[in-house]
Order: sequence, then C-alpha cells, then structure tokens
Amino acid sequence: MRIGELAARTGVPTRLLRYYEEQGLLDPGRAANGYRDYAECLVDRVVQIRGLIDAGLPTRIIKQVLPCLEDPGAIHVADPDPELVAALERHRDRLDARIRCLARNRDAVSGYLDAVRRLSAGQGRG
DNA sequence: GTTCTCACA
DNA sequence: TGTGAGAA
Repeated sequence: MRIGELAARTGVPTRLLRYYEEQGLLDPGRAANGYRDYAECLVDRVVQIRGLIDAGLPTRIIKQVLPCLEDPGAIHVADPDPELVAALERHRDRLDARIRCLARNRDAVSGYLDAVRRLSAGQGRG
C-alpha cells in the first residue's frame, strides 16, 4: 500500500511515517515510480511504534528493541548493550510509576461514581 | 497523489 | 518529537 493508505489505517500522518523511516524505524520498499510501498504487516508495526513513543521511549531505543519485539524468538540479543538494558530498565520503572498513578486516579473516579450512584438511588426511592 | 529538503517549535 | 512550506 502507499503512504496515504497506511496513514489512513493507522491514524499516523504521512509526514510522521516518513519521519519514522528517517529515524530507521521503518523501511518500506519502493514502487517503480519511486513511491514508498508498505506491506500489510507494517500496519501493526506502526501501531506498536506509536505505542512505544507514547510510552515515552525515544526512537533511538525503539529502533534497537523493535526487531526483538517483532520476532520473540529472536530475543537472543547477540550484543546485549549494557546501556540499552539500563535505559530500558529506567523506562520500565517510569511506566510502573505512571501505571500506579493512573490506577490511583481511576480508583478515585470510581469512588466518586459509586457515591453518586448511591445518592441518586436513595433519592429515586424517596 | 507522491517525492524531497530546509527551517523551526 | 514533530510540523510547515515550497518545489518537482
């Protein structure tokens, strides 16, 4: 598919898709006319890239981790770069902290909702 | 429609 | 990290 279709299917602007390619996250083939040609499987890959970036990981890290995520069997990182591992551990800790924060706020919202339901239920019967 | 590059927030 | 503009 061409870049426009991939953009439509992933919600990622064509401008960004070219940017990700420039960062080494994507490498689509080329059609005879020079247009980029994306395989079906790249839809999932783009979604995953977005997820990782939204999680706060820099493209530089994603670029190194992506091959392993695509092929779980290939988690035999020939070169277990200590710096990469350390960076990933920091990101995991940051995500854990965010998750705990979100969970706390979710519980707060749930608590408020429960109180509202009890109130309206009581008024409904009276 | 797509390509590219340069500048910029 | 991501966008805007302009030219082909």
